[in-house]
Amino acid sequence: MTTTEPVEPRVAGSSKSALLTAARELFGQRGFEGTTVRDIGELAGVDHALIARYYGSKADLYVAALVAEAQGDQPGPAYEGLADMAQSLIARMDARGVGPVLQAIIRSETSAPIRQAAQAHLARRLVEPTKADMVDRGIDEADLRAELAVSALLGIALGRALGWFDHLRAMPQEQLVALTVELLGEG
Amino acid sequence: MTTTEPVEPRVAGSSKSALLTAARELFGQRGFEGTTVRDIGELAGVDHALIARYYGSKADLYVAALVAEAQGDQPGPAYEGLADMAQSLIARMDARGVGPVLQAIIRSETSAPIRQAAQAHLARRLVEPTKADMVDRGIDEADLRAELAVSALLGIALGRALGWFDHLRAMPQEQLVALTVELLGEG
DNA sequence: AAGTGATGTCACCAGATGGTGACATGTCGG
DNA sequence: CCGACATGTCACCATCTGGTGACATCACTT
Repeated sequence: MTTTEPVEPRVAGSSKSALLTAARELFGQRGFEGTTVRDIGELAGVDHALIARYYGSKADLYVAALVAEAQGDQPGPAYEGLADMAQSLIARMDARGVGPVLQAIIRSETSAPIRQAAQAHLARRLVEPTKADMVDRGIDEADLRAELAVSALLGIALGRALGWFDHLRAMPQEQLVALTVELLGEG
Repeated sequence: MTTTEPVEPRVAGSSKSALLTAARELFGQRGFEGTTVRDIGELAGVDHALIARYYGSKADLYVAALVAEAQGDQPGPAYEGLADMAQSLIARMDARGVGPVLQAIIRSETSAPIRQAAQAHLARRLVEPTKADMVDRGIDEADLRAELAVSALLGIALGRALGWFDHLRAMPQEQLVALTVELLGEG
């Protein structure tokens, strides 16, 4: 008797969404170039050829992952001050890693449209609220200072997620948030 | 008559150093995976096969580029406070781009030994002086705060070099340094 | 039950990539 | 001059990668 593989029932869209989930994870961990379509297919338990069928190309799948990531943010439309933003960002990266959005702005090989989409996302989600908050508090040159503060925050979050320094990586989340808020100005 | 290529005189070590120079530039701009040995060879005006001969492999050439970059810092053994550090770092990245060291810590695909070497370099060159400065000024938990401040500074520098935000990229160097020092605490 | 469209599997391709080795050519000491 | 070694050139290889298309198999409507 031949050992027959158990036949997976075919559910509409399940492979497509499995691919998207796997793509978000792998692109978020390894970036675009560092991830192969075969890796994604394997993690999703699906043949890599389906990526072309469902998403057109690897690049299109990355865009889809980017959009999915951005939409996941929608519920909480804005952060309440720097502390909240730092808390959310760090908690999220502790849980899910760097993510496709930050990978896109970190890597120079990312194609221009993808990088621009990611940059626009960051500008809207992080810089805008920060700037608005600064304007409210009557701070001068809020444009520049907001971008600077967000960049600094991203540096801290990236440094932790990528393990740049020992203490930074090992620090408990609450302490990191507290020190970050203290460093970047009390929100 | 056949058009003969002008024959390049063969100078000992010239190709080897040309490869290293090209490698520092390209690795620093595009990272390890984003750079091919053929790119390096072309920029150096040299056959890519010589990389294997002189450096063993592409990875070994990256290490050599890392070492060369680190040694280039030696002259000025340490920075005088945060302002000096920020000034030097930003000026350097404005002139030469991200560089192999930061590329190594940004990319997850970088092999462990390379990343560790780059991290050690940063710890010694940036974190240590910052920490010492903080200790001198009687600041508590200098370990954590120094790593945090350096990460924030790297975020700002990376954000500028990689063009994350419009104002950040366009800002004159002096103003950026001034605002950075103001944000991260006066050195 | 049959047929049709969606879904999945598989072999394959073309290009790029890092690396290797044979061979050619220049350089320098004797 | 000439032989030995350094340096350079070239063709080639194995592997990986994204992508394509033919074909098989399942689900669902009629």
